[in-house]
Amino acid sequence: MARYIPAEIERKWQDEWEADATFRACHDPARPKYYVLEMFPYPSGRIHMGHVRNYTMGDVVARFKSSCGFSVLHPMGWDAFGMPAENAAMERGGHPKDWTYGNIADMRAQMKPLGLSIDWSREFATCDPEYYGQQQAMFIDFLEAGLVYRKNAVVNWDPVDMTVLANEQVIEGKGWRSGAPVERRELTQWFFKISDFAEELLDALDGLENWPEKVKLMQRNWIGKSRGLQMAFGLADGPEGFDRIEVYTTRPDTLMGASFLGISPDHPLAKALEDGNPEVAAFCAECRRMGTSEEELETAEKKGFDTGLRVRHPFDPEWELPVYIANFILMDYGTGAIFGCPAHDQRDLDFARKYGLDVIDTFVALENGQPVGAEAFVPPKTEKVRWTKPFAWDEVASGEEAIDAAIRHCEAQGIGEGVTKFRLRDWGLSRQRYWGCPIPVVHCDACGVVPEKKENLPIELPYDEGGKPIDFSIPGNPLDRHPTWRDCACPSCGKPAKRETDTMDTFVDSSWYYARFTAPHAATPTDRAEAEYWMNVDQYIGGIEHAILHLLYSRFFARAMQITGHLPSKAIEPFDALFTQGMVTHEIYESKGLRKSRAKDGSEVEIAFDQYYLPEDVVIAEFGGERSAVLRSEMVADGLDPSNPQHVKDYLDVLDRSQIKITPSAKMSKSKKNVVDPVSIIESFGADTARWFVLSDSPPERDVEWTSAGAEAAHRHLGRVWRIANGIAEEMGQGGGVAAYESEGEGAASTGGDDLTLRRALHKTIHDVTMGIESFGFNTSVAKLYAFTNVLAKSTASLPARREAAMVMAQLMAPMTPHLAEEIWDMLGGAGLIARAPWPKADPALLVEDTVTLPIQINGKRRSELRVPKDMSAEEVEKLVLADDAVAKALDGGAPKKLIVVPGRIVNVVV
RNA sequence: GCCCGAGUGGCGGAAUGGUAGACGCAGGGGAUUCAAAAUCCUCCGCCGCAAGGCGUGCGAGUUCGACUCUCGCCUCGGGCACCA
Repeated sequence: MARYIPAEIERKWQDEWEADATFRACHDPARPKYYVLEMFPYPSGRIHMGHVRNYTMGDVVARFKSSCGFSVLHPMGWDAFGMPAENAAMERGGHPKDWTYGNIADMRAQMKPLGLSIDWSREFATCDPEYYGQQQAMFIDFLEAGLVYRKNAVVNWDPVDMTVLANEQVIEGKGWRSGAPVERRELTQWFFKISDFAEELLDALDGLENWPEKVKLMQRNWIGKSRGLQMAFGLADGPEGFDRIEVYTTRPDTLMGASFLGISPDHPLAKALEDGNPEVAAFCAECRRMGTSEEELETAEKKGFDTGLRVRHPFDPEWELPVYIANFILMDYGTGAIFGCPAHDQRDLDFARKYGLDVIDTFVALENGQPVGAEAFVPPKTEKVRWTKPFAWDEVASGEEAIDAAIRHCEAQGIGEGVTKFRLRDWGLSRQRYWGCPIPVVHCDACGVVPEKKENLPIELPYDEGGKPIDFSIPGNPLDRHPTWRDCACPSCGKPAKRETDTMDTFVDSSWYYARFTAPHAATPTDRAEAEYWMNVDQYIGGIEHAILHLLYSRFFARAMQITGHLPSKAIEPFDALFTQGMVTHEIYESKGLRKSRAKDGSEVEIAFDQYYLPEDVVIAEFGGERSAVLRSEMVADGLDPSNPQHVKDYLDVLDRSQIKITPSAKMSKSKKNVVDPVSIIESFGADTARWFVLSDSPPERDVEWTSAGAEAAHRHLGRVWRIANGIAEEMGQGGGVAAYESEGEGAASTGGDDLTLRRALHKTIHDVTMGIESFGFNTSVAKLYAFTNVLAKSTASLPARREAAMVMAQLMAPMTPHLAEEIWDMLGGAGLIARAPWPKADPALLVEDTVTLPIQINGKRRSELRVPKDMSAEEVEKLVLADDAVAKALDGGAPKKLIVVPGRIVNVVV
């Protein structure tokens, strides 16, 4: 008996698609286009289930839209610059370029068997000089358009390795390799002027109707538009040149509750005080011994240093406030100085309690308003409160009203100015690293900073150094110590000059790749006609972790590219629709143990360790509802067969079952070894099973848990579908083969009885599956296909009706399990490739039911039901309801208090 | 710490404010088989013999009716500007 053999089927159809160039994107003005893009991968060398899920979702959309008549662009590339390549070179030797391209080749080879409808002719990697050369050209255009500038910014500095560290390389305030406490250090760096676009980037979010609300909200908060008051506090006894401190506040209404002034350790005044005061210097140095991440600053213990300086309150010259240097105040937000109002800000309150400062209430709750105790009183700004110290508004007013009045009052008094500020900072793109796109400028003693000539692009990364491979074991940036690469002629005056040795943040690479895919080998960054046809990305799919930075930077880049003529204005928002998919998770197998190690004094010690095991290395068995895991290798060593459930049970009976702990699912990660290799899944079950599984069960936006039972079930189901189709094909063979059915045409299935029942179910399925795909409800589409398979398997309809049903079902499955779908289409005599067949349409006449089951609720609980014609009037329904046994019993002779009839839906009797 | 999500049977989940638990997994029972695998049929939220009662993280509220809307909590996850 023939059976479903994915390995044969999948290879065969992938070859057919290749020969047919089915997925080659065609610039066809006669057809509407559809651009599907998944966030491109970092070439780590191995694909993981998260990739499979991401690309399968995109593939479903791409294949579906193609069937619907669109000219589809579905490309793939590699986000290939970044730290891991350099880290690998440091740890294992070799060159980042070789490592990266090797990984790309490996990953492409792992990805191809998935049968994705990708136009591989457009593939590129961001580390291709062809790509980053165009990026350099754009950088020069941006520079000329005033979108790039240089300024000082702080970095994490490892004083031992003498190198800049990424935030993730700072662990508990120490460098990951050297273990030395990290310092903040200022460097001159390149910045994109994204803050100029803050307002525009914020406003344009409203137009992104097909983006998730949560992503838009995160971006809104990130951009952080605020209206506040900028004002100055007069400084009585400041050092030379400091007679006032500029403060920005979003709560000018709480000015009367001010009890201290705080300035950033990086504030010019703090720096001036450092010079003459070792204590100040020590405190500031301590503050600088922290990483640069906001998270670290915010979670660190709040500390302040009383400078001894006093400022005068603007409303009362007699009222003096102390000036503190505080470690939680950021220099790059606002003016780097704040006034603290402890009563209405928790952080300020904690600070005030710690340093014994006043807590002055400026307002209390309307109802039983109490003075502030351990918790700051911070009601929503829209809530009315009772003011104890209003200075320009009524005693009862909301925070919002008070803020507006306070700003007007201060402006009128000449105390300050109402200003709008954004939290969004300019995008620092300089990286002091090798494996990135070189910034194409030259530093000339005579001419200053000069952009490289475009004809000299790309400025390629040097592969060797003085004829020898670059040594990555030395910390720091190899470009910085590479004389022949670094030394060059000034593009302007021709005198000896030095190249910029900073490379670009990898976010730059990923901020325009979507545009490059429209013309991947053009001699300019984009090709106008191609961009005009293909942009925008109609559906972008990726992880929620990119909700802010990558997506915001891409939106900025689209604007900058439009200004510099590289994108049409319609592409100002490059992604029409966004979908953020969840992760793939797996449970964790972990055992605690002891390991021998060497202590500092050289003696041998035993330390506890966590050992993790790969899912493929353990066998799971269940005892009375409790699941236990055992190592495969241990069973084999004891002469037992891990595939025999009885052996596993027997083995576990004599074993301490707590040896391997099964801990709940988490994102698949190498360190926890809770990973399932897509390659081995494809080898044992086939790509269609992997694809079907990642689409089923969980809604796409949520995490999906990989379970071997789930994968087996998916595989079983596909085998069942194959068998049903094969059975129909065999029946057809007995009845004269495909030709006999072709000639009979569509009328072959009869229009009544079992055939009609099957067709009704089929058309309902067409409708539901289509809706599911269109709304990213792939899991419900899968469920509807399961249900229809059950119907078809049990159907006693005529052979032509069942053939039609199986073929349409194959079409509905084609976006998800394309190989199996082609195979079924072929065995049932479908014409051409299913990938090129038009999407089936549901016949509305077959979707309507003439009678419905109306549930009857009594007091909101379902108690009975009624079978009535779909369009029966409410009055008639009421009569039937009152005659119902359950209703009569509940009414007990009385009349209902209320009777709600929702026609065609439900009835509720209130008694 | 700040910002954003998510919580439904033993498990993954379904459900335009209208029958909570579709579909799948696991589990029980049966058929087929010398036997097993595979396959097919069937049962399956919890408590209860039953009648019935209870059930969508917890606590309130709106509504004839709430998984769905509002408010307050709890737990878990994502982001926090040099991981990509």
